[in-house]
Amino acid sequence: MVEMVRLIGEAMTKIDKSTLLEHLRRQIITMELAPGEPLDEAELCRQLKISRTPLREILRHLSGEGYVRIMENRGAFVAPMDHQSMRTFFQTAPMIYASISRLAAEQATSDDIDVLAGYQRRFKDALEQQSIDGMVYYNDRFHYQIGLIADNAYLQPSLHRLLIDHARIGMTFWQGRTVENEARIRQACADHDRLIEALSQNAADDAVHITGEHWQLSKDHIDEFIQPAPLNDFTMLVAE
Amino acid sequence: MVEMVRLIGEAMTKIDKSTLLEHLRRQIITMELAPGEPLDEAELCRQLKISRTPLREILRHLSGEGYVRIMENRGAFVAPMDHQSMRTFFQTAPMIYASISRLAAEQATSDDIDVLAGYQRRFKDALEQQSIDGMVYYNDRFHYQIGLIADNAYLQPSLHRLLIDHARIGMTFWQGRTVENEARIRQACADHDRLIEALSQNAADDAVHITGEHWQLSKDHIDEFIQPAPLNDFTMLVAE
DNA sequence: GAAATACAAAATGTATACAATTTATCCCTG
DNA sequence: CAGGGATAAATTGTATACATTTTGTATTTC
Repeated sequence: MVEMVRLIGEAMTKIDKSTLLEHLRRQIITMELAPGEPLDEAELCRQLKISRTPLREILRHLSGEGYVRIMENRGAFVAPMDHQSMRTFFQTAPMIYASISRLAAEQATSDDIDVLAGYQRRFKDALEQQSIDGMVYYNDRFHYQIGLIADNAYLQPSLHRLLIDHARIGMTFWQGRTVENEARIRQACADHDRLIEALSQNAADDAVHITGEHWQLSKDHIDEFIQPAPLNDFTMLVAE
Repeated sequence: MVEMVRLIGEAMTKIDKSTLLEHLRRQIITMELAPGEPLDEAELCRQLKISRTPLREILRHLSGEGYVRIMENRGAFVAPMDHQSMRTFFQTAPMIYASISRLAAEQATSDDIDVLAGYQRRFKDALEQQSIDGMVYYNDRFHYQIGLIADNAYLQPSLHRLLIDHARIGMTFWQGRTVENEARIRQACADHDRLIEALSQNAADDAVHITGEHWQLSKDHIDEFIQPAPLNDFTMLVAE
């Protein structure tokens, strides 16, 4: 991240358009750019050192991918996160994740696995350095890559939109510094290794199963964080 | 369609951008613009009577929706239909269609049903007039509207991509002039009526079931058309 | 005559000026 | 001083000129 900010912030000649796209995607999923935040064309032009025409095309591209929302005559905003989308997120994610994992397991080649393992390595690096930003980003890339391996053009757009909001909803997953949370993060990391193993052996059922556990780990954390646990004195009244 | 072509082809003042988008979407799903066909910017500018800047934004918008593919420095093309996408289409469509129908049934309000019934009416008009173009278009709008009713931002992009290719793969469904095919089309139309009824009563299981039958009707036709039936003298050897 | 290179034409990408729309400010009215 | 409306500022949308890249063609070379 740091190196990219530097690249973009300082005097550099000709930054590729796909690099700028990736830069903005990363800022959005890590919430460096907050949900709903307006994206001023003039300001972004200065920051990215491009003129308005290509910037507007970039924003429209991101809009097509679900990172950004554009309103006619009112400009672009970071895709918002409302209550409705939270509800449908939990409804949809398990099904799509499971389908993608199954397809990925059926399709995976050793080259695919190499790329995936590369993201997992960078994820572990970020974990080591306690870089929350890096963990969020490479965790996203890891799961995005599984989508690419699945090679299903119809499911990918849904997966991509889920991953955008999963990164943002689950932001606190990586931030918590409690012992309990540390253990959860290590578990998530171990899940990735198990998933790589299952995919490399084309073990579809295993991959789906691991994905289910991985989802549950994430969901438990989010549930806990979003809906605080009921009061203790009340729960204790409930019979075991 | 005719009226829109006229609107766009002749001297008219200020056509709304969303109208142009819809015009191009319709041309693509009805294969008036063939899969893979290059979309020349200069020519489209003349036809739509806008300059290159807004045209390019329209093309990028359509790219985000999956109607168009854009290659850097090589321009825009109508989204191609390759063998790989056909395979994954049959893999994916039943699941997404069923999920969307269930959600739509759970969510549908009477206003939603009114809009849906409006598309079905126009679909029947097109059927009456034997307008293949109209049938393809309003059938697409009908199913698209069910997606809107389902109100799930994560599933919609997948549904939309499926509908683009379903319209194109199934183009022959509406064209065939055999008695057998006439019956199939009437069946599809009747399915729509049953689906409207189920949705209006929030009968989720019914909606899913009808959707399954509707899909099978379409699939049978496509199977028949794409993979010609095996030779008779061979199938007759197979034991019942 | 086939392949390769150089040049010309055409198409796409970008910057900028101008138009239309939205948003903010100020003043007026009650 | 609150509300409304007119004007000014800011922002987004569009057209066009120019830069860059690709593609086609013709000439050269073997």
